Amino acid sequence: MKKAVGTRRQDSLSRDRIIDAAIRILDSDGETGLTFQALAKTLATGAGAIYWHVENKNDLLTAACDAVVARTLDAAEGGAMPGATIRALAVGLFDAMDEHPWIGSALARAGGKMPILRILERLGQQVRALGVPQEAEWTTVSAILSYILGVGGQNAANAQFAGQHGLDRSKFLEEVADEWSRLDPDEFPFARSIALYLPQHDDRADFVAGIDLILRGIGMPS
Amino acid sequence: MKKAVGTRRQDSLSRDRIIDAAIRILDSDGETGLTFQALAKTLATGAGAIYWHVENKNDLLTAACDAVVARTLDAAEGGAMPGATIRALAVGLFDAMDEHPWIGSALARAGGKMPILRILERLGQQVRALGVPQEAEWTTVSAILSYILGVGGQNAANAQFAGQHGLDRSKFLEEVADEWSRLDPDEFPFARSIALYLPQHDDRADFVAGIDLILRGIGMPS
DNA sequence: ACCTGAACACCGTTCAAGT
DNA sequence: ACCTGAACACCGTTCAAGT
Repeated sequence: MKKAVGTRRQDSLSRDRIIDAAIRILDSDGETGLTFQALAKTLATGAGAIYWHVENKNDLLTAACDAVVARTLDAAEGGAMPGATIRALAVGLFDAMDEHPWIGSALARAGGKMPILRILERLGQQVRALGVPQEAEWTTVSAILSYILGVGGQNAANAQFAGQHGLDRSKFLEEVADEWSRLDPDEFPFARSIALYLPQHDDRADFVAGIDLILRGIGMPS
Repeated sequence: MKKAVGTRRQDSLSRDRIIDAAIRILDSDGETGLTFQALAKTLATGAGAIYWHVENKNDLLTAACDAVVARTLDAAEGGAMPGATIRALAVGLFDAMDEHPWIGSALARAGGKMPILRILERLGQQVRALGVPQEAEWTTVSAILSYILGVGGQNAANAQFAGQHGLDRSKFLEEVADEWSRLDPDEFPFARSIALYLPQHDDRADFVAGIDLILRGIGMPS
């Protein structure tokens, strides 16, 4: 039977199909679940075939991260004001990193590569629209970016740890709070006192509060 | 010959000796250089022996990171004002992460463990001394912490990438700037315009500027 | 040009056996 | 209690051979 023109073979490999499969594995099994064997099996191919389309594992991880980041940034609703748009971008990224914790560590390893660059660009355009003086642009943008990456990294570490020990988020926080509350009161007064607050705190709200703190620092009323 | 009382056998293994050796390897050969084989060779012992003193590789990495962080925090000169002390702590950590880039990624993987906790505590005490309202304490401290961790993570990624490609810092930045300046002007106007500034920028000054931004956000004049 | 899958190199971790 | 070092399991990457 003759194939219709333009019909792609369903089973042909491509960079995009590999990246899609990688994302699915990362989402369901976490970072440790993504191996070339598992990926090859999912794609019904040999492990070596993947290397025709992808440089190495880091390249794959960065590409998978970039795909999700690009989608996320596109979906972020821009508010009327630049400040609101920055907040929307940040919150969009937070939610994405919360849903796919592996993004946090992928971003940390991505250096100046695409996913980072994409975020930087979007933030930069808004900071510029905000009317920040030119000398302060880079400082402002990289501060917001670093903050977002820092939160994402911690989030990834927590998710990883919780996953390894079969704890859900709230059990995990209780665990940490419990540990902190047993610290030496003379050496760790702050951590001890904050421990009580930990289990009931709202990560997302705290994250936004941090963004607002930075925006206030550049003179944006919040 | 009888050993003097209190003299420890020079060649006996201990957690501290293992951690010291690990730090030396990490500093000279980077994260990829630290293997249990290499460590065992340095310590003139078997790979398995290390497991008597250390849980696993992640534990070792976290412990090594904590040792350096503890030293760094102790060495940070407290200024007269809490704001100056926060700045000093942050800069101390920046310099440590610059000197030992592996700390950045170790911190990212450390979850709520000791090195993070130690930083949190010191920052927390200063934020408290600053007179930040109680409800804002956690937000403030975790914003500063996340920012520091974000910067450290990026720094580690850059160092890793540069090391892999045999570039020093300035060559690396030129490389990135060159890449960015060739981006599509319609899609990446901000990154392109900032590329010119990149090679001549001062990481450390930018880092401090970010800290000041956050401090200004909580109402601290800088 | 693209795919196959066995083989290689390497590494974290375990464990039976020693002292 | 602490150490030895061989063995195991696993994984990223390569490559000769296929289509």
